[in-house]
Amino acid sequence: MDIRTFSSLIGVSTATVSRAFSGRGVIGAQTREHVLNEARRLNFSPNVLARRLSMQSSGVLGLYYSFGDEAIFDYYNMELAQEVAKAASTAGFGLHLELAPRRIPAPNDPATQLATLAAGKGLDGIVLVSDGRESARTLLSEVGGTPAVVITGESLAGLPFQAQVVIDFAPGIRAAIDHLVAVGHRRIGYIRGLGDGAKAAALRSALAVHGLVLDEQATRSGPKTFSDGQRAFNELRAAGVTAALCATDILALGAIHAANAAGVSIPRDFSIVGIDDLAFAAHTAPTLSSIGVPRDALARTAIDALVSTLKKTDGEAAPATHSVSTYFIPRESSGPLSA
Amino acid sequence: MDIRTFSSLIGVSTATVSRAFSGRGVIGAQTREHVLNEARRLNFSPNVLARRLSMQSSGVLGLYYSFGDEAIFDYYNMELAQEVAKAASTAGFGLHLELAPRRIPAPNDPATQLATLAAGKGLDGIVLVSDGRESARTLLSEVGGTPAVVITGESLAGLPFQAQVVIDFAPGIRAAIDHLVAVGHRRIGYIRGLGDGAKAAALRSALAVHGLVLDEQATRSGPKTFSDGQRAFNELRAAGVTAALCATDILALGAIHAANAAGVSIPRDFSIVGIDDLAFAAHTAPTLSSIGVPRDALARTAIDALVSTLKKTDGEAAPATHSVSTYFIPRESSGPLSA
DNA sequence: CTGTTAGCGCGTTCAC
DNA sequence: GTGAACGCGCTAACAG
Repeated sequence: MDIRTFSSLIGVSTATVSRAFSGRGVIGAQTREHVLNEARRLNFSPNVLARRLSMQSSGVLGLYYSFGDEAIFDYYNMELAQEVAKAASTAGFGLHLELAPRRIPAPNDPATQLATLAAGKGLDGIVLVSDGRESARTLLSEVGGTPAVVITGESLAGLPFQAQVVIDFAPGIRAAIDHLVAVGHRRIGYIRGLGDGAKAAALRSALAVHGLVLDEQATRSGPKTFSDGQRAFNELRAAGVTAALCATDILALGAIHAANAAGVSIPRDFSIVGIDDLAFAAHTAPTLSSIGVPRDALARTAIDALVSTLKKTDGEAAPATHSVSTYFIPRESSGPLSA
Repeated sequence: MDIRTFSSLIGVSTATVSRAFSGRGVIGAQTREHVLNEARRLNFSPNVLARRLSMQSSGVLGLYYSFGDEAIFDYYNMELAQEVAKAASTAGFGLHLELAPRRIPAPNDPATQLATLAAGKGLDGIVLVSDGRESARTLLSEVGGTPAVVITGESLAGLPFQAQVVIDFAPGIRAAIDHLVAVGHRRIGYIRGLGDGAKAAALRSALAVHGLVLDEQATRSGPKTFSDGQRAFNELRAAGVTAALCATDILALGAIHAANAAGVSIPRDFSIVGIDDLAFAAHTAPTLSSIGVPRDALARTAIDALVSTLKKTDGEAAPATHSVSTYFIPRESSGPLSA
């Protein structure tokens, strides 16, 4: 049943039916009610595809990750995706999630799904979660003119996005280090993640406040899996470190696991602090001290920025920069060394 | 730039351009190359929205969860969603994920996003993850005529879907119980989840094999969060049980946490087995014995079933039932009681 | 193998 | 406040 047959069936014009469903334009309240009721009765619903073509808008936002070729979609990104979906839904948009590994852009051949969709106006806007300037640049170039906002750990100023939401790790890391130092740690290590330049920098400054430095010996690359965290922990431990900040909770959980396996008691013999405050962090054994970011606010900020861009009549406004702060959540995995 | 101006610009017809991009129809190899090259040069890409309207197909599959009013999107469903997205992508489809809590179907007013999309042909097909017959029935009624396959723990035969993929928990649970009994457990408890009828039934039969029963005292309702698992563990422990199967790994992690807090050593004093084999299961302390399901195969089966339905020319075939089996993965959290 | 043409179903100016 | 007609950009028959 299309709008034409339906409208003639109930004796009004297609325009009236359209107005009744869209809420746009002017229409008598009773007319509207009538149309809607008849629609239910005759089981008519407007064709989404036709509406989209006519409106030149898909009502769908895309969520993408810039993480290289492999689909690194870990717990953190899943939890973030959830919040983004919520925010998009609240704003009246659907969400297209690209979870599958991006195909290697075969020379000359079917570009990535993202590129096809973006270039073909299949997406109204894009939220891009970046793990570094270069990968972000690449992905942004793929999306061409589609409005994009990027969620990032470090300012990406200069890249072609409509807005960026920068996660400010400094406050959380600062608080974590203050805490570790306060309970007596002096040799504090770091397990690195992917695209964590801002985290490392924040760590250095936080340490500097206490006259401490982060040397090479105290730094190990995760970079991402549980197992990476395990290995890195053992290396750090061997290096004489007594506490470690981990770039992600995943790495931290791996580190805790390695500690347990090695008979190292956390936090009596070693303190561990993660970053992300994933849902499971409060339920590991011991529970994981972590640096959290308000993912709901982060997602809302990104979506709001994107949607407001969409509303502006092509107003080539300068890219906006928003910032969300992090905070330290002390749990059992960090504390004083046992004397 | 639309296909018409582009085609005249390069001196071919719109049909030729369409053929070059879609791969459908017949077209000379060199013509095709030429068109594609010119498209790159002139920066033309076909409009996705117009293509969809014309094809009467969105190229998008929907993934939905039947979990009541609340958005219960836990780690299990996230990991599953990832596999479904991969499978969909492989099959050439995009995925529309509904992560946000479903709005209460306001009487008479904008139905759920799902209903609107489905009724308006905005989705080619739907994968529905069910947690029970009633909720599945409700959701299926919302999607009307859109082809649907459901992923479920128990057969939903009789409901209006194109195919169902039933997760068979029996083999995994059977193996887990055999294992627990073999190492000496006799009082085995169960921490229930949501919509876990099939799991409970499988547990009963597995116990029956050994002449054991699952009594009320040994059964506690989670039903879902880490904290639920903690509470339930303490109750079971008080009831004199020495081992427990948990309906999900989340519950199991909560139980382990409670055990650690209570100074109960796992598995020396108590054995715990989860279900789902989430990514973190191998990294808890102690590592979590669990019953796993091959999520990749599960997702592939569901998508394949859905896609093959779509291809059939409306062939009202009888709903197919597929089944994927589970298996037991013993880890540290289960073993003999210390003498 | 390529061009022509008629839809796909809805939004939205305009007149009334 | 409501109806008629054109346009959104592409695909698929059909003709050549």
